[in-house]
Amino acid sequence: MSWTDERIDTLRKMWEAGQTASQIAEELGGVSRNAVIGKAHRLGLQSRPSPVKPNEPATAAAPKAAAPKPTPPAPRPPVERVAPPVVAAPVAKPEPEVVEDIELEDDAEDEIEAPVAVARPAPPILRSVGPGGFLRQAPGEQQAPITPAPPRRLVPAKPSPEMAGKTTLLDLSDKICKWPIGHPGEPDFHFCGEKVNPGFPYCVGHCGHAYQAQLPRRDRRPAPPLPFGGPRAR
DNA sequence: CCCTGATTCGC
DNA sequence: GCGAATCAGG
Repeated sequence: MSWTDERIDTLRKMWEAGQTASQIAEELGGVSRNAVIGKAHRLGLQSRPSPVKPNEPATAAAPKAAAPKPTPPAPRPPVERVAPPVVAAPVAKPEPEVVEDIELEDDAEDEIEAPVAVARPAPPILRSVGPGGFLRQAPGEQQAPITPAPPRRLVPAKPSPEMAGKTTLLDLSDKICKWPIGHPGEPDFHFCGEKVNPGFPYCVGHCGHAYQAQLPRRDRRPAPPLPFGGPRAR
C-alpha cells in the first residue's frame, strides 16, 4: 500500500481526532501501526501525550532537586491539560441529553451494554476565563470530560440518513471543533463541528471541558465512586 | 503480558 | 520516504 493523498488525509484527520496509531492502521488497512506512526512523524503531525515522553529536553536542565520554579512574578494559574478520561462521573447532573432513542436497525451486532449514562458535553457551566483564554469551571462543577477516543471500534463515516448534516470524521479540519458526540460505532457518532477556539482543536465551549484549571488538592473532589464499572465492550 | 508513541536505521 | 525493529512508559 502506498500513501495516497486520501490515505494521508485520513491519517491526518484520525490522528488529530485522537485515534491511536493502531486504530488508524486498522482503519487504513495494509499498513502497520508503526507505519502510521512513522508517517505521522514524517508529516510533522504533532504528537499527542506519549507514554514515554513526559517533559521536554530542558536544555540547561537542573540536574537535581533544584528548587522547582517558584514563579514569583507571574503566578500563572496552573492549567492542566486533562487527557480525555474514559468515563464521566455524574457529578453535576448533566442534561439528560442521552442517546438512547436511536433506532438501531443495524441488527443487534453488539450487545447493547447497559444504557450507559453517556456523559456528553452538557451545556457548559462556566464561571470564569482563564489566562489561556480557557473558560474555567467553578470548583464543584468539575465534570469529567468524555473521551475523544472511546474504546469502541472505529467506524468509517458511512453515508446514511442519520448522518445528514452531522460532522463526520471526514469533515474534520483545523477550523472545526473535534469534540466527539456519542461514541465511535454508534450510528450517529459525529463531531461537534463548531468553529474552533483559535489555536485549539475544540470550540470555546468544549475547550472548557477539555482544559480545566487545576484545583488545590484539598479542594478537589474526592475520587467519585466508580461511574459505571462495566468491563470494556469488545 | 497488554497497550501506547518515539526513534533508529537498513532499505 | 518507508516501516520493521526496537525502545521505554503505563
